[in-house]
Amino acid sequence: MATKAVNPETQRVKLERKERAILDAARAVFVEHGFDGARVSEIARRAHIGEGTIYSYYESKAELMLAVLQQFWDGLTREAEAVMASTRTERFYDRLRALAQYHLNILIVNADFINLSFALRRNNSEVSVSRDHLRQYVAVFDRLFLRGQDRGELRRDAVLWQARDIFYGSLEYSGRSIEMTLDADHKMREQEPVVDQIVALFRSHYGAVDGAGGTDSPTFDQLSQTLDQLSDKIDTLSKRLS
Amino acid sequence: MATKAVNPETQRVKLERKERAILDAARAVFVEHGFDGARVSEIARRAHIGEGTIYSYYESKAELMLAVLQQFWDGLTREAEAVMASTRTERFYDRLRALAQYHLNILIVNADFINLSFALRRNNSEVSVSRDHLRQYVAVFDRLFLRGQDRGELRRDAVLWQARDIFYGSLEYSGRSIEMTLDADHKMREQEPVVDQIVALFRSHYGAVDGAGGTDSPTFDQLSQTLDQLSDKIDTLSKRLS
DNA sequence: AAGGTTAATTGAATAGCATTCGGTATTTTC
DNA sequence: GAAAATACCGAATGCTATTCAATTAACCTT
Repeated sequence: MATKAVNPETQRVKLERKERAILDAARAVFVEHGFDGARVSEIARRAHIGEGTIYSYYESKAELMLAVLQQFWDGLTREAEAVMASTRTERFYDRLRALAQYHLNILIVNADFINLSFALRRNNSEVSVSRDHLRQYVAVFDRLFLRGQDRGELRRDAVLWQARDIFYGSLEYSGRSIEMTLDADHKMREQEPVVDQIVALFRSHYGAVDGAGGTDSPTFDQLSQTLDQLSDKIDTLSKRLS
Repeated sequence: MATKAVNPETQRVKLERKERAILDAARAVFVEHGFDGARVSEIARRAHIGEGTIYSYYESKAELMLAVLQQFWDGLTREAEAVMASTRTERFYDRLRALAQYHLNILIVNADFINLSFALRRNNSEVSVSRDHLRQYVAVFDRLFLRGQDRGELRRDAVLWQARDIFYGSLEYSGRSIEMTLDADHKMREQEPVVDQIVALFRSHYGAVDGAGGTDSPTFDQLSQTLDQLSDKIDTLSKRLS
């Protein structure tokens, strides 16, 4: 009687709790030892579960890690959006700074997870899931950027995906550099100049030119720039010919 | 008599040849299957050598791959330097473009190796070697940048390591994007805008401001000089076309 | 150049691991 | 309440990197 209606509920809850236990144990072990270093037996032990049981929840060790990573990236996306929402001003550069600060900090604090994400890419062909989640995460930047263009704070002719590559690429590389170079104590200090730098870069490279219209004779700087660009074009031309 | 003097020579040569055979086989197998997918037995087979013999040349599979990677990065550094040396003009931006073009192409064509380099980082603690070789490689950029500052083409207050992070970071991220998004046929085409972008970025963000202060004297001379060079280039081009 | 010494080579044996599988316990269904 | 279905287990499997005892080649001395 009650069994029919109630047990399925408790059972589902039980399964979910068990799945969470596996996921939690897996996260801990993967972070601690990396993908190859992690023993499935240890995950099972920490989750208070038989070794074989894991395989009734996940196809393989790789898929288990994929699940762990999904959780991680989803969390990041949610947090990044929260950071955007809670930024005081609506100015593009303020929000960009907040996002850069957040992202760089994540890169350093959760370097393990970032590395793990890339580690899976080599070993396994089922990249798609991980790729989608990364896409979701960078979409936060995309929205910010498009909004900046709408508000007239960014040049209209700026290309979104190029800006995205520069933003995340620079931060990622910087994060690695910081991590490699400095000891744990100094990590926090060195983040600031990097963030300043990237914001300044966006200002100078993508910032809308306020003095719109054919104002001050653009002659010298602009002429020389035009010349350089011309020269570049000719170079590529001649290279193509040879 | 001859044995004493000649045999040691032939022996050393023999060992070197064998080591190279192992290295070549290893490179092929690692690129083909990745680190974890590569079978030591297959490497041994392809090198026409017993399985155990590998371990008298290299401590472990990981160290063998490290050796392969060293070779790879050394080659890259040499090539990058050659590219710098063979660039027609001495202008900073021309060389930067050449280096960016070269690096981005490498990132895409040899994505396997790039990935392998990072793969080792997780599995093994002996990161140091790989790190040093990467450092050597990016030093090519460092020299170029400092020279650009000396020549007055870059702002004096530009920070080297920040510029380096932006350069390599953006390119790396772009490389990954290109690789993920496009099929093999289109890879070459999409490189151009990325390179253009990064050069333009350096120009606008790090470029020395000529017109600043009372020194507008370089502008006129330099401009006319650039014009002359341009005219020369166009001449050679048109000659080649006819 | 013969014999003794050292170094190089080998592939079968070892040990460690992810994954599978036959059987057992638990839940669901009727 | 029993039969059917489902979840669970951990020992057995199969696949690897690595080691090692035995074998072969190189080298040196006289």
